Amino acid sequence: MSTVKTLTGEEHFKAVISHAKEYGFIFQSSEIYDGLSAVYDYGQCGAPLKNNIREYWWRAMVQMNENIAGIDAAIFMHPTVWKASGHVDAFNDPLIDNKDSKKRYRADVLIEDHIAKIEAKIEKEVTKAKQRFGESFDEAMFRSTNPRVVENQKKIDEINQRLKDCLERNDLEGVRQLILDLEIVCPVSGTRNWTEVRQFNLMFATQMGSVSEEASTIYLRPETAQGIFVNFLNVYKTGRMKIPFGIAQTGKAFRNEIVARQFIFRMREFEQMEMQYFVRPGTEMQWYEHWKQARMQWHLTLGISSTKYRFHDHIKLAHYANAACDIEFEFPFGFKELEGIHSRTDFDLKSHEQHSGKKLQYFDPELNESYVPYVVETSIGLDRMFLAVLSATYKEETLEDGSDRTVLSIPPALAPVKCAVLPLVNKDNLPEKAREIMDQIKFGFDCMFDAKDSIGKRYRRQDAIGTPYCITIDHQTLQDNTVTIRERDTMQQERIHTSEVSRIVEERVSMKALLSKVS
RNA sequence: GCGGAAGUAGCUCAUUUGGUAGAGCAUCAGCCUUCCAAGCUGAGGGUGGCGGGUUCGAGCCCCGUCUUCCGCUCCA
Repeated sequence: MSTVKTLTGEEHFKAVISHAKEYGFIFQSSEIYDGLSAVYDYGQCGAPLKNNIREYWWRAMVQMNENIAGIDAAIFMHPTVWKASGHVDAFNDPLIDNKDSKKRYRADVLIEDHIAKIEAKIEKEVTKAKQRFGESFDEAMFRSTNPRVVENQKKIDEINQRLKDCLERNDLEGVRQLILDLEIVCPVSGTRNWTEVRQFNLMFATQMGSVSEEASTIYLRPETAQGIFVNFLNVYKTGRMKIPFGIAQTGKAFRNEIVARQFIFRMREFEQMEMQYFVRPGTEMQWYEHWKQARMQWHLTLGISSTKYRFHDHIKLAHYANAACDIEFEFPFGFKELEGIHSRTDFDLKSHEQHSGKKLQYFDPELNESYVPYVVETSIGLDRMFLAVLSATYKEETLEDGSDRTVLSIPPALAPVKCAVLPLVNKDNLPEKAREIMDQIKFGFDCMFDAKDSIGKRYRRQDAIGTPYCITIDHQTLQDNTVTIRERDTMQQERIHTSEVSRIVEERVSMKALLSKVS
């Protein structure tokens, strides 16, 4: 039996990153020019693995669900989309640093925290008064007449007004002045040694229109979901959809992260796989539960240990959600969000109704009425899923004979190469025979031919990129047309007829088996 | 973005008062032939991250810049 080496999280992560480069999974973008921060390219093994993960998702969602339609919306969208979605506001946080503690804060949050302190003072007054007056206490009256409460409330209103004015006018200097005027100190250093307030544009802007004077600013989408919402009516009308139904898509999204790190976990350009499920209002919680379970099932079907996954329910909900959870995955650097499942209410469609003036409603024949559907969203990062697969399947083993091997136990259906074709020795007509077999089977799945170096070394090379099967052509093959087929994880071999290779490999690497378990 | 560490061949690393840049693995060609890495011979591959400065001379000292890694706020 082989034993798997135990690596610390950091060792494991480093090993995965260098393995990803060494075997052509992930390269840093523009590496010959010193790279581009937080942007990565997928190499000759990475691209097929990524495609396979995407295909597994697409087929599990679109092919396996009659009522889910797949689309492919453009990355460029009308600028108003991002006003409607809230990204224009939410993605323009004003930030400020304290020069002494080197801590960074959101400037508006600092001010809001200050307001919260004043509010706490008011509550204290009220509580005290309540105790003093007992039964006869008129809280509303107290709040409107007590001088200290009134004064504090006035302060709060003034601060709120100033903050609102500044944010609306995009007056960053005004925000800074407000922080100085309020004498807000850094909670860590206790000083008022603040930097300028700076704005980080989390959306990438570009120009539409080739003549610069006439060009207008548009954004690369920071999420794919809006491409689904703006097409809700199109798909509903042209696809003859009946609620509940879903719209799915995969695609690139772009965010200027303040801190972009941890390899491909957090990238500026990344790919999402999202499905928005439109349901009758009031039924959203049952569908939320349904998709929570269905999505977890999709993950577990891959065969990666279930202990690597867990749900994390959000306590604090975003403004558009009435329920939300993450599927977290245990990456080498700990449990982190891999997928989100959100009950988004009718926030998005309603907002688009308001901004576009179009009626984004569904006529429900059962109820004989129209309504804005509620939405349950499932959203998974493809690159994160890629990293999950890579880090969960990377293993360094010590074999019985004391030798080492590095193997990626990638689920066969996702593996970049399905089958290697190896002549045992590079002579005696074995390479020719091997080519002949390769030419027969290559139509069904990705194959790789390798005749260089010893057979053991070639097996290790295939293990390193996660090839589930190796077909070896030996002298016996020339006599009876049989070959050995070696399984990656067990390294066990069996002898099969060449005419069966295609069928057997196809059976074992096919996505069908996975799909039958998720639906 | 801020603070700390680092950057030499595809990978892992040497080269210590600053004096012409090396090894192993990997790659390629040939030989050998053997079902689980590490046989033999040969070859290619580096303007030392990049730019500037000090010096007769810089991989090494200084400055800038880029990238990566470790700590802080948002997200998929």
